[in-house]
Amino acid sequence: MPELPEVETIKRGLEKKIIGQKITSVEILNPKSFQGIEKLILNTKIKKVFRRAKVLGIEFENEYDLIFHLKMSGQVILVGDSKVKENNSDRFVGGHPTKDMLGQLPNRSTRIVFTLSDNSKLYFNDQRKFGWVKLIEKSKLQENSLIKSLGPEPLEKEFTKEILKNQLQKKKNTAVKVAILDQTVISGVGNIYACEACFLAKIEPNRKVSSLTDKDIENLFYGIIRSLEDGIKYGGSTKTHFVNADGKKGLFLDYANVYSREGQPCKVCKTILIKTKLNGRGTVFCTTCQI
DNA sequence: CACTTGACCTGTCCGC
DNA sequence: TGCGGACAGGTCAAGT
Repeated sequence: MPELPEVETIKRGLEKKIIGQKITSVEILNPKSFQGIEKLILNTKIKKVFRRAKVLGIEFENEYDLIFHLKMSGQVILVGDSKVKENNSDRFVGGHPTKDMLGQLPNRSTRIVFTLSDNSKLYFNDQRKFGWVKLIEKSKLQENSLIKSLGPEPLEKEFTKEILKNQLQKKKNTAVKVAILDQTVISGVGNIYACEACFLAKIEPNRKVSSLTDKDIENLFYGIIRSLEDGIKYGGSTKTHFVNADGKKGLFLDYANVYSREGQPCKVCKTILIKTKLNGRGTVFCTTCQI
């Protein structure tokens, strides 16, 4: 699932409710989803919630951080005390577990359950089990192999079109869409927003980076920022799994120009949008607007 | 070295 | 209705 806007949406939802609280217990339902020694953060105050690229982090008042990667199907959902009791009372119907549905937690994709000091529960769900939660020392965060190799954050003020141009120098022979998906070039852009950014920049996703003019790079710069900001504005993209910290779906795909709109007319020129594969990833674009 | 293809998993949807 | 194959917001490792 989650790209930068989805993780940012979860981060904003979580920080309103969990800062200052403590985790009183951790229930690990799928051992592969958790790495580290969970006891190290029990009963320690949560100081802040942060995001780096697609990684969500919870910082504690001691020397540890809990970091989450949601990969394709991860969810982080906070459920308040009263709702927890309600769910537990009708969790089973006729002796069989009810099928996955929002509000029914834990469910069959729940991998970890954190209980907080106000008795709310934080659920880490992950149907495909690609995601993970790691407990690490704060001082080791920057050395984490994923974090260490990340390129600049596109929504930070420091990110400029000159920086984008420099980053793209490393990938001259690569297709534009593949380059902006590369987390060492820019961090946080995933398949949905890469398609959208190419559309906004009017660049055919398969074009080689070396063919881009300065004007193209400027358009790409604004396309990336605009698509990510719109993603956040609409609470993220829900294709199938994504929900925010309150379990609600994101609405961005209702406003997307190309992603998941193959076979439908381009919103600008009415040409039927085409879907292809680039590096194994579904890629939708307009053959008229994007050249 | 740079780029592409599998693997990691589970679930759903589509065609035969 | 059943079965096989393709596909899904990401990242690694291995292969070419």
